Amino acid sequence: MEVSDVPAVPEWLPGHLDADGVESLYPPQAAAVEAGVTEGESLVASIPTASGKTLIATLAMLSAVKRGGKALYIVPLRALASEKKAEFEQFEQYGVDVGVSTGNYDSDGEWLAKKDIIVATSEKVDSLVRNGAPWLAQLDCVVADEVHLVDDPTRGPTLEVTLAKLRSRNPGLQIVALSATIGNAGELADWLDAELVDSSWRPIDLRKGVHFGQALHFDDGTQEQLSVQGNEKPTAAIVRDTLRDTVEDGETVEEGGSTLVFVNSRRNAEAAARRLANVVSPELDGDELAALADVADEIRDVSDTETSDDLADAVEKGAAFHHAGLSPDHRELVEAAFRDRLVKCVCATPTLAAGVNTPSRRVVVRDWRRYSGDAGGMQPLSVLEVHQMMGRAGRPGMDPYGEALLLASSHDELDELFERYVWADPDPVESKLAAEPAMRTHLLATVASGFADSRETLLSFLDGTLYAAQTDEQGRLERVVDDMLAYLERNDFIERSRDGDTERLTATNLGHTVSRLYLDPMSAATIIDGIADADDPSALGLYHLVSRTPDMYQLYLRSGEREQYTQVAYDHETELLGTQPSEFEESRFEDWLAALKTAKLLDDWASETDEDRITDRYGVGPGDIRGKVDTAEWLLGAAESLAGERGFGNVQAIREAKKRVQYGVRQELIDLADVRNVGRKRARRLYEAGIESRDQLRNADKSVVLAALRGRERTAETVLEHAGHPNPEMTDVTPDPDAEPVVATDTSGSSESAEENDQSSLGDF
DNA sequence: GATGTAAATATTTAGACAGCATGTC
DNA sequence: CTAAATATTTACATC
Repeated sequence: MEVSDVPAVPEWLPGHLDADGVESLYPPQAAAVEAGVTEGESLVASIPTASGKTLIATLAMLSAVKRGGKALYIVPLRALASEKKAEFEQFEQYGVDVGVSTGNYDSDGEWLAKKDIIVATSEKVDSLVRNGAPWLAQLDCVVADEVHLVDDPTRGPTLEVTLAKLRSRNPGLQIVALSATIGNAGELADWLDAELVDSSWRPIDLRKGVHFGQALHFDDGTQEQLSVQGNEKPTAAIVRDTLRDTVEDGETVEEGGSTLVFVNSRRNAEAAARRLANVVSPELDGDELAALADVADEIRDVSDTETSDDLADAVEKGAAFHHAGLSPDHRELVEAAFRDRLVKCVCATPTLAAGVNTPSRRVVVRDWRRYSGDAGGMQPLSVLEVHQMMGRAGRPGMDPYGEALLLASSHDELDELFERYVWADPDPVESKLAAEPAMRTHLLATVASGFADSRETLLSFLDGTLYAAQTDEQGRLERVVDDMLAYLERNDFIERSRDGDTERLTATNLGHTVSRLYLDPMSAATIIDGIADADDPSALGLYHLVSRTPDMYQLYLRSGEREQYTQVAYDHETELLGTQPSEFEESRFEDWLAALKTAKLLDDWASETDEDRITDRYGVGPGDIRGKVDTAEWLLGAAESLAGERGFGNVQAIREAKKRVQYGVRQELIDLADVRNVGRKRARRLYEAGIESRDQLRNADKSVVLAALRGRERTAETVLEHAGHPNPEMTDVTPDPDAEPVVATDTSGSSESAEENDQSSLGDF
């Protein structure tokens, strides 16, 4: 089908796509159009990665916009939200407005109401529904990207409930659900009353195979010999093989390409990158090495940690690792260098399989089992997960085909891998809505936002979910609902009242607050219990409290740390809030200690401890600090609201603890750090120079400020301007030598990087 | 006694959404 | 109820 034959899309679209080199539709796209996506028909598209899902969504959304409507694009990751926004902004020249809404990057409220296309995470949409964003009523088309995630035990129910709510509020709504290839796409289509496009068609061929011995065995029955040097590992041999040009009759028929290696732990990723760097580097030319050295320098500038150094060392040699312990800057640098074909080999944990688009000539799924605490050992990855990783092979328009390989160490394993992953039918997707944590959260939200006002209406609302469509065990749902309603009532989140014959459910004020704050009710109960009797809680106590909440993911206690933190608990006994579980309650006590470890990390951060000391002390990456700090900030904000709601007298203490994590400063710097452009480092220097508050900064001697900020005029000017100084101008001001910072931190480095390190990398968001 | 290497033993283990109020060089 | 790769320590040989 030609683009010009697609009905109901804007007139300018065929021309625009033509200029992009798109003339005709891929078969699944054509099928979607025939099913009526551009005419408001709902659709479930279960098709492989990179087979043109985005265009299907685009056609649907633009046709809705053309009819004067509004479209919402739901993504699972914040990183994807910005990627999609950038992609849709190409249509702004035709008057299509695009907006984004996620937790940290928000263009909220009124402003979104004017946009034609809005990109948001599923949690954000859920939150908007709860808080009754008026523009939701104007939606005509909702795209749900990566719908197979309804299978996810923690985040799946949110997507499921959100879709159900949007549909029940707006019956004519068009839903376009995009999914990886799954086993039960038909079931999803039935649930959403949608047409179905279920196809395994791909624009570029994907050859799946298994490596065994010295050969690659492919799914088309062919084999390829691999030249192995010495006793090198299979992954090394594959990476080198991928890198070399394929030469036939003295002519290069195919240029060398890059490899993406998936492993099962961060440490493995780093170790593999270190080893493979030595395989890649001999194959690089001078230009490439120079460009890589530049990237390595940028990486070192991001933060002064071991992770940063190790990553830069690998990148210098053309390899890299990628996992969630990296700071967002690190991740982006690695992704960009890999896309630019500068870095030839990236060793990654699953972050890269689900995240932004980073295709590669070859993909190696090195580890197909992963440790799982509750399963008590190594568990095989799901078919879907492995397929998602494999799907990263082959760059559209650049490679003739992609190759994805698993590694076998025995003949039996070779057979098993073919059986389990290469030939395997995709797994079906199953709703996890009946899990208790999901239920207590969504039941409260459903009652609080007025979707249901009784047990009956609640159950009938739940009837519109995928869970109801899938289960034949009717009693289970009712049982969980009753349990969770009892829990919510016990904790004063909902109330039951009699209205004639029927029992009515209403959310209490507290319940409304909890739902609005987007807290797990159990987190709210924990927090309230902890702060209720704490007149003057310490920062550490509050950090521990929010770290114990189910909304904070746990750090892991390493060997010897059990004793260490038991001692810490003893030392700070009086500060810790709530009741301490008995030491004999094995797992509860361990969780409590793990939360204490998290609390200490936050406390260190809020005591101006250096980033590299924290990463070292707690065995975490820079990205983990960011994550913890972020979550703590949110939960303390929630705690502040809850304390206000309950009329507790400790609101101020909570706010201060929040500001301290937020800025990473001690008590005395909060006021200074509140000034824009002043982070933990600058605030400390100003303080040392005798400027101890915002007021003092406003009226400060300019030469003192300039010296404290290490003679950087531009910085000093902006800082003074934001502090409200009457005349921030720095011309002819000379730094006061008495006010210069005494710390001998590297003045040797380039001024650029010194300046970047000056403001902590966690400062801006 | 310093150094190097192999073998035994110990340790560790993926990912990531959200409130609110305002605006980064 | 299930593992495996890497890190660390120890044992031992060599200079």
